[in-house]
Amino acid sequence: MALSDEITLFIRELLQQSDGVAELQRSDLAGRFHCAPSQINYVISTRFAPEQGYLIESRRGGGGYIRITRIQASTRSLLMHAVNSVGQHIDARSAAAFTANLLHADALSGEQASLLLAVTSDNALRPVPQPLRDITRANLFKHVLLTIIERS
Amino acid sequence: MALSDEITLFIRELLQQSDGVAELQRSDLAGRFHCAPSQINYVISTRFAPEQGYLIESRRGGGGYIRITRIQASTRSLLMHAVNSVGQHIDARSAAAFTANLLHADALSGEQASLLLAVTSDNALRPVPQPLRDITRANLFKHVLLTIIERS
DNA sequence: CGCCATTGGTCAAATAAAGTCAAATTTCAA
DNA sequence: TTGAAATTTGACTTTATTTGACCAATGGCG
Repeated sequence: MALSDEITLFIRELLQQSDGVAELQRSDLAGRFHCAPSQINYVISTRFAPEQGYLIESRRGGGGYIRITRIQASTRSLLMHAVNSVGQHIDARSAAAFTANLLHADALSGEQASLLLAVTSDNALRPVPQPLRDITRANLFKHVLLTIIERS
Repeated sequence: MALSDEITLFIRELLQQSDGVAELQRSDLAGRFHCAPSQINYVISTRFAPEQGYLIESRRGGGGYIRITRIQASTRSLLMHAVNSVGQHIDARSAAAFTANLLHADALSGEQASLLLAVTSDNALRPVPQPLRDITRANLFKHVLLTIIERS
């Protein structure tokens, strides 16, 4: 097996153990596998690229690191699914439940969830009488999710 | 974790506990972390700079100190101001203008602005007839901004 | 008033990582 | 077998951190 593949396996293992985030030191890893440090960059750019569903962050200098985060490949589809599951109208309680589920599945950030909750609250939609209110709420819910999908 | 980061954490903690103001003695801190005193200056200038929303004051000589004050006034007050400027109703164009201004002033992130635009669009509020629509829009606009303020 | 001990400030050098890129090498499929 | 693609390596670049030597302000004391 090629060295690149071994390193890939190793990083996968780290990701498994740490629930989707692996933080490593490049020279450390290079030492462990007796290879050039840039080999690590090669592995990352060929196996853990963004288009493969990973987020890469790093810092140089003392205490530097490379952090690889697996981004829920299904985030997009979870959001899509939510959009499609909501019909013409939805009440506040159901919208909140949807939101909580998406947050729990990491398909929404804490802030995104908060904003979605705010927008679909009865408080925010107080001026609109029923049954128009639930129709508007469904509309807003979908619009927000679609905006998030669009930007992801 | 790098020493700079640990010191940063420590200062953050102080800021938390003292509600936004931390007063410290440079050599003291340096002693606590076994580092050169100038390390403290480094941390302050890279992590607590004015452009990051902090005010730094200091005094040399006997009883000298360095005081770090968090100033969240700008973003927060910009958003507050926007909330207070919007009346009972607002049309889509005005809401978009407000949003663009806040984005430009860095009081909103790109995503926050996108979501705000989506929520206040005529498209999202299509089910609601005028003049109720503009009233609802104002309500939503404020709710979203207040949610952002609350979380900041 | 003028010294001087006590602080904090500045800056540049040394050190510690990570990034880039292209040449050299290996692997693999036609 | 051979040529393209993948891998491996290393020289050079960029960025971040750490340290230390030297400078500047402040307050107390004689």
